[in-house]
Amino acid sequence: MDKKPTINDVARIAGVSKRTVSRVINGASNVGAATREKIQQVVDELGFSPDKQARGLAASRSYLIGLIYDNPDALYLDQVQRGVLSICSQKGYELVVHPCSYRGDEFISNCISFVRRSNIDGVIVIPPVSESNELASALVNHDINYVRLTSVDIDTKPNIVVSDDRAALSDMARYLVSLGHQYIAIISGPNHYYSTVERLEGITDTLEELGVTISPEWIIEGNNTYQSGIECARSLLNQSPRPQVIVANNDEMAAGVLKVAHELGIDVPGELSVTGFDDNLLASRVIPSLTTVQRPVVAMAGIAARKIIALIENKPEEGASEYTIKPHLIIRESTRKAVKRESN
Amino acid sequence: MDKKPTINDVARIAGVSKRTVSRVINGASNVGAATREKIQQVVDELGFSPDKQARGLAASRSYLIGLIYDNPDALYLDQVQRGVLSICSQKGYELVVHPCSYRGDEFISNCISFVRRSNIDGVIVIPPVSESNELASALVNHDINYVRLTSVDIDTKPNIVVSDDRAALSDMARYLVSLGHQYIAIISGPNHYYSTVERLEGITDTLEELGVTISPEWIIEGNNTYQSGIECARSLLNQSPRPQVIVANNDEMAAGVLKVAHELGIDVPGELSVTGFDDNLLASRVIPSLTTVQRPVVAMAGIAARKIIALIENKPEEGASEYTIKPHLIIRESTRKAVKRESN
DNA sequence: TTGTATGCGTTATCAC
DNA sequence: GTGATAACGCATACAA
Repeated sequence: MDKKPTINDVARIAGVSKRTVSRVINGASNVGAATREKIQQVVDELGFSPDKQARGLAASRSYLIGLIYDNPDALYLDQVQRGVLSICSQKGYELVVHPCSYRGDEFISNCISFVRRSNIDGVIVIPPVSESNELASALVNHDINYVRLTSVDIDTKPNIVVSDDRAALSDMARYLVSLGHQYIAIISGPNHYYSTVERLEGITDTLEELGVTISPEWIIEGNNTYQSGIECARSLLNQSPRPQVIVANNDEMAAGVLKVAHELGIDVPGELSVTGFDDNLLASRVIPSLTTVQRPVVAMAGIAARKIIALIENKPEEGASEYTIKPHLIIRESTRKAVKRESN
Repeated sequence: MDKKPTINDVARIAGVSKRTVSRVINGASNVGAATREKIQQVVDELGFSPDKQARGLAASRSYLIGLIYDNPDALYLDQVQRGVLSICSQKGYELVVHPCSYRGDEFISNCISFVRRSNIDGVIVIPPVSESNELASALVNHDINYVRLTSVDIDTKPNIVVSDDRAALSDMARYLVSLGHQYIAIISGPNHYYSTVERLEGITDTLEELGVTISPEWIIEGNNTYQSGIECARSLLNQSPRPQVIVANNDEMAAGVLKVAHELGIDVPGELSVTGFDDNLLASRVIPSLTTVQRPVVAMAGIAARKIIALIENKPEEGASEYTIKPHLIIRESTRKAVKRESN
């Protein structure tokens, strides 16, 4: 067992003071070229890298970034982690995950104490927790850096990365109309989520613009689960006339729609087109594969990571630039040209 | 902004030395009952909790547990994180995630330096990385605590949690035979994984015991992807006579089988039974839903967390007990009683 | 451009 | 049982 080299070892071997070594490893400018090189060489030789804890203790930083979430889609979470980590590892940060239960009052104090306990330098918050303005203001009050991933412009530029769900569903509307559809039903999500409203309005507003009206009883509220998709689809598909398109708020519910259509002997996409949102693992595996919307989650998470680091290191210019990303349509098998309706 | 109270604050207010406070917060026995109570009271009042970094610097512990993985199923990863975190948070540890690319030589030094950099107290390694004995011995050499999740008994008891895949697939074989099946094909996984061999032998050995022979050309090797499932299914289902059952090494490939069967107009489960492994998100959503095997991943991860903490805190008795878990069959729609074959 | 001294919040060594 | 005091490895006023 060779012990980890410390800054003292480097200093001793290089024949300088540790202060100078500290300058070099932190990229300070005021160091002679010769000494710098000498020190760098010793650093490389020893494989020295500064101890994060000691460094943190001295500078009151931990080089730890927290990820706060509550029960998101597993695939989404995975993509977020990848995106964040690709940046973190470059910049010398580690990622600490912190699931919490969004419901309940203590979830906020829980998050705060999580940050406090481990001196987390900043947190990235993902949906649905990211929609909590209470959490956001608690973070502000406690002077904690944060970035939230969301679908609405609910915070200051350096603190959000937004996915323009509205625009994406507007595209979806245009696409469906271009296929000749007009009998469109929607299985929306829980109304208290911003994202739900964005998606819903994205589609309805655009349909209206295009002269397609959608009857109110064809817009129903699901809760984003498979089971809920099944129930909503049942109530929709047992009507007469029934819709020729069902736009679901996510892939899980869309999968539920496929299930019910299959039960009722309704051919998808022959008699019914179905769309989802997320581009889940499901989306491409299900039969027929789902036309859906893909958010570039990995990229968004990467941007969030850059922003949180900019915040931590106090470089506002780096964190303020890009912040909106538009998801894009993935067209697969579950949608098709409208067929002329016999009656009606 | 009220600053975080330190051990000094507690000591001062309680009118004792910090050494004594330290004793109390660490549950040392040699402290007078009166002083202990007094100190505890001040601690509660101030909401004091020891700073992890300082604590770690002094005791060379970080209270950080690392999770090492490479591109696992997202759902699996999510379940592992949940399981580990449920224990970690109780015991005051945080979880740091560390994806790595299993391929390549530097992945080992990468992992080691990850642990070193952040003074990670111990790591939990999940499949497929957990099958790397090279990594394991590197961890041993560097004196790093670890626990691996695996499906074979490849390490000492305190260092593994094993899922008995062999037994699970033995059950699967018995189940299929009980349905009257004998024309069984297998889409196996990459041979160099222990888990693949376990699953394959689990089923073939049991079939043999039961007097069902399986012809060698009906055992083919996929690579666990959807695409690979499709290719293998094609080659299997275009044979004549064709199998009445396809046992896939995981749900992804089983989904590929369903896809091909659908294309070829083969009814599942009427003409063909299909099984998977994992109980993926897919498994219950696909039509027909998949008969598959579910590993109690959350529970296993929880055990792994207990074990790694036992290792860290040097309490061997706690870490050595339970370590094998048997996955269980989930029977859904994709399997059915065998139909008599006309010819043959 | 370089070095000295001090502090960060805790644990651990030793003496009392 | 309790308390000074020295680590732990680094950053940072301040000085030279």
